[in-house]
Amino acid sequence: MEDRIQKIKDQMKKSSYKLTSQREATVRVLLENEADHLSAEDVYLKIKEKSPEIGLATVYRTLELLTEINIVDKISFGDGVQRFDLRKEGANHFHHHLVCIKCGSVDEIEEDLLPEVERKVETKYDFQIHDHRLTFHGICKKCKEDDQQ
Amino acid sequence: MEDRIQKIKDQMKKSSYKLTSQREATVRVLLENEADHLSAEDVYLKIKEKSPEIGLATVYRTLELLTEINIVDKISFGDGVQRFDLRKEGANHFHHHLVCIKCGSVDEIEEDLLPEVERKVETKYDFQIHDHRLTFHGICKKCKEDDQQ
DNA sequence: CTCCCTGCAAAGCTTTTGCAGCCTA
DNA sequence: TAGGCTGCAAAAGCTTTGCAGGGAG
Repeated sequence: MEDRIQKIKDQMKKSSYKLTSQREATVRVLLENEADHLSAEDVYLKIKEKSPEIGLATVYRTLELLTEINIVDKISFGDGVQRFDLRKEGANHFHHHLVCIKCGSVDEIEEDLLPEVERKVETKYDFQIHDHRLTFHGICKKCKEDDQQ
Repeated sequence: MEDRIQKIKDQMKKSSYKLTSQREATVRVLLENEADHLSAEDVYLKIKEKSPEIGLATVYRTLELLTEINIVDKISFGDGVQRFDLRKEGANHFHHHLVCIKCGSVDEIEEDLLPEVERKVETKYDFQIHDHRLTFHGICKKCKEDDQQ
């Protein structure tokens, strides 16, 4: 935990951003809720529990900044809210998502399923891929089991 | 063109929605701009050229309705605006997108690149896939060529 | 001392909703 | 004539911006 924070701090410093307490608090909330896909407001509320004086605008600005230096990825699941996802340590691609259309849960697939597909796209469509967004919509394991009862 | 409109009309009728002139105008704009990825406002402005009395709210309601009966797919490329894409005739999946991070252009890949990946996800993660969203971010052919000069 | 950063409030956008009137079946 | 549909305007989010104050280097 602490070493991941340290790495992120280093990366921010390298990009010549200051390591303010508000920014560190934001990073901590993201780390503590890595499995979730928090919106800016979610992050704001969680930070507020410990640091009530923080402003929502600062959270937005920090998340934007973290996106810019590739520490988090922005994603939207179509509910009109941007969500922020920590990039996995050492990951060189944005992980995939499974969105359940029944219960709304969002799971992650960290394994990169796309290298072959990407090779194909790069040659066939002459497009140099930097990143991807892959989301499956369907019925999750739990809802499938509930249905069968 | 006319026969595709007819098919869409049939589908709306089948879902017991009325075929008002405003709805037909919306469908026509989508068909005439199939290569683009229009936002609700884009559609609204294009309809207004021919039918100035239409309201923006109606456009939103119509697009929502068309999404519901699977005539269009909603997608967001992260600029905070929902865009609407006609589902290709006979397509049983939502086509993929190539978003250029330099010029902002959005191209489509109609070929379904994911069947193998989906089979893997369904068995390995026990998730029943209904649909997908796949977008690649990178440098398009044109920008790549421009760079090399 | 300078410049970056922050909090607050206001503004900006996109999208949704309430409502009265209209049209059609 | 009942119900769905529409236009307008207002409301409701989410996100960004302006600004003055504050703090770190």
